[in-house]
Amino acid sequence: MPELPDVEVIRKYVDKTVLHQSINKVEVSAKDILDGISEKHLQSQVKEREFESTYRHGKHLFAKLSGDGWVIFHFGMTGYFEYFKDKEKAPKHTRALFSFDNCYNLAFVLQRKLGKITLTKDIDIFVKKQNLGPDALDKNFDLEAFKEVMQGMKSSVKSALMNQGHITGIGNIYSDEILFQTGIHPKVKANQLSNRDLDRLFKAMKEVLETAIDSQADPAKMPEHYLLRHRKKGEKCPACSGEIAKIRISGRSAYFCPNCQS
DNA sequence: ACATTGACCTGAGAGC
DNA sequence: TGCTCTCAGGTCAATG
Repeated sequence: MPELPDVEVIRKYVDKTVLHQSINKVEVSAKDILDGISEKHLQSQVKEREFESTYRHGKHLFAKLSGDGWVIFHFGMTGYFEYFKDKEKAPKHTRALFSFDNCYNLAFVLQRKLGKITLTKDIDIFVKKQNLGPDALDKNFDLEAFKEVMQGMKSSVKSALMNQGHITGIGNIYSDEILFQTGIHPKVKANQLSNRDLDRLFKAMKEVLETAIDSQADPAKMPEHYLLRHRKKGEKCPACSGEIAKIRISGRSAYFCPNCQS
């Protein structure tokens, strides 16, 4: 789930549920999801504070605490939030639970424990420390910057799009979608793309991510011509009705249409 | 320095 | 039904 569009949808969910409510406590049931902080420290930082606002950089979600600092959430491959009242009804795989004075709770749910919670005083410092590139939807990340990044990479274009150190936010699903919409084969080397390809790739990157957000990151709500709705081996390509193929690139499954993407 | 692989977790779904 | 095997939207350390 949690690539850039999914995290943006989660961010909006947080905005309309838990902002400006006093945090009663946080309980962490899987300590290994805490990244470099102790449960005690997290507790002391959030107790009797509020989440004031949110910010997203790539796949990371930042929740600003009243007073000072940010709580950072990373959702791994399976993470999401659920806001609910009855504590007995906490979702399975709840790894951390924030309780608020209004008797509601926010569950940080991870089936696989690949997500993280940590703290930072400053987003820029965190982004730098993690070696994260610019957010894929950042207005300042323009065509020129995009071309420079892609021309400097010898890996496949799919791996290049997923490399968080150069562009942050795109994962396995959306890299496939962006390449499908551009008609580029995922194994083509990034630094061998033509100028025209790069123009189209950049445009598709922004469009696909924005469209996905507008669709609440729900494939069923996305345009019919999106690969996401047919991302399965043997399914029919929405453009040419040929068969969707599956190959392995850098250890990940890549779905594409051999006919449309050459 | 860069790119690719394996390990990390847990469960769902496929195949027998 | 039950067992085993493979795979899953991410990242990091180790390897080439």
